[in-house]
Amino acid sequence: MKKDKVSSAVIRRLPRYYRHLNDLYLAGVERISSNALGRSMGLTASQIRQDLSCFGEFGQQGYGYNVENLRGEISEILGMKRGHTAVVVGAGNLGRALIENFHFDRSGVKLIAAFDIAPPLVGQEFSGTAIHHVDQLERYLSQNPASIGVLTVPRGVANQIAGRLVACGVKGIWNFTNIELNLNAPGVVVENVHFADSLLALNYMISEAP
Amino acid sequence: MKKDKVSSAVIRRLPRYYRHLNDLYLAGVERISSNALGRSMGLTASQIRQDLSCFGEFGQQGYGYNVENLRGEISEILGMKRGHTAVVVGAGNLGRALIENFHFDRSGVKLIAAFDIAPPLVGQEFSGTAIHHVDQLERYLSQNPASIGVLTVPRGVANQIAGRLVACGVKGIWNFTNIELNLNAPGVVVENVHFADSLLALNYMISEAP
DNA sequence: TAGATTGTTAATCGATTAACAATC
DNA sequence: TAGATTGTTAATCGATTAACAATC
Repeated sequence: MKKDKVSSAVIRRLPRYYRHLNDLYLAGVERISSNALGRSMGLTASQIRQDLSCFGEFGQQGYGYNVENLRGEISEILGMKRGHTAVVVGAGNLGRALIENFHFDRSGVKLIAAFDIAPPLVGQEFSGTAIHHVDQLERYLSQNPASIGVLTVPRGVANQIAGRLVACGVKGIWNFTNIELNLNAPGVVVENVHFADSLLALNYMISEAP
Repeated sequence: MKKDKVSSAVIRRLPRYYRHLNDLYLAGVERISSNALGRSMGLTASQIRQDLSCFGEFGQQGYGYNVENLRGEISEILGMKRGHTAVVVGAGNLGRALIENFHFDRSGVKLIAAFDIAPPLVGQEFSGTAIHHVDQLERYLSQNPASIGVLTVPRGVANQIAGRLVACGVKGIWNFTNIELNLNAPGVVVENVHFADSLLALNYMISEAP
């Protein structure tokens, strides 16, 4: 039975389901039971069925799940087919790494442009993505709306740029700056990628034993 | 009362505590109550006291916590003072972005070297970190042990390099490749930074409303 | 049909919140 | 001393696991 409010624990597992189902699909697997999927992902079959039941009924008794079909359903749930678009602001090393190496399209997102202030970068193209001057942000986005702003700027200007992105109508900010954004824009979602937090957690885990 | 096994929910909050306490310290704040800290972090005072009680007693009735002292205690807990060292394997855009822009030292980790196979990179130095040829990995690490291997290589060689790092005695792998590593090395911890999973979660959140 | 496996309801487990005696 | 705030115990809430009737 579909749920209204899905817990964040479930949401965080959805991309993993998608990834595993995609791998299975690419490996030519046609169907899989919650039991087998759970074994390969390190989850209980119960949890998988419980998770999926938040969104609908995708399986068949006695058969399991059709891999291609379930992958499709989850990609729908994740909004991969909604034509979301993104702009990268800050084309330094990290921004550039994302532009050149990260496959936005594999997450159903189209990277439409990037912005920076550094003169040597502006006007260039990285892997087919043009770098505009940040001054052009508002003008560009008014013509080419983006749903996601990827924030890879220095921390000093992070909040300012985030505010401008929100004013331009982005629905989500993918925040790679190591600060907690102060947005107060209801309805705009911030997804943080806090490298330092991640490294510190790893630090903790390898330090536990004496 | 100290706890033996600390839940991962608590561990994931520790870096945030550290970050906030550091900000408070830099802002000159001397003491803070669980109530005030909770308000500023969006947590309940109860949760903060419960979390901290896993590790010891750091406060004082009627007073609260000394900011500098608590920051120090948490940095101890997180293993920031254990002299952990790291090597980066893969000095492409992402690896380079980490080498040049990420402050390992602020997490108590010393970046001692980087490795790549590309001839133009090998021999160079990025922000004081020398790039060696991957062939030198074993030799270098036998002389200069590292506790953490930062994995920023193409996914095709990820498992192979991870295996070599483990064989060289690293205790943790900070995995930026978008695959689930297959290590089977008990005691070695993998911390994943899955960009795609993060973006998909954001995708979901901005797609919810129609 | 018999076996397998679903979706869902109930039971359990763990994490968060509330309450409060202890005490600075 | 009176007020504030801790650490901890108890209560609540939510998430995971187990069980099972339904059914392909």
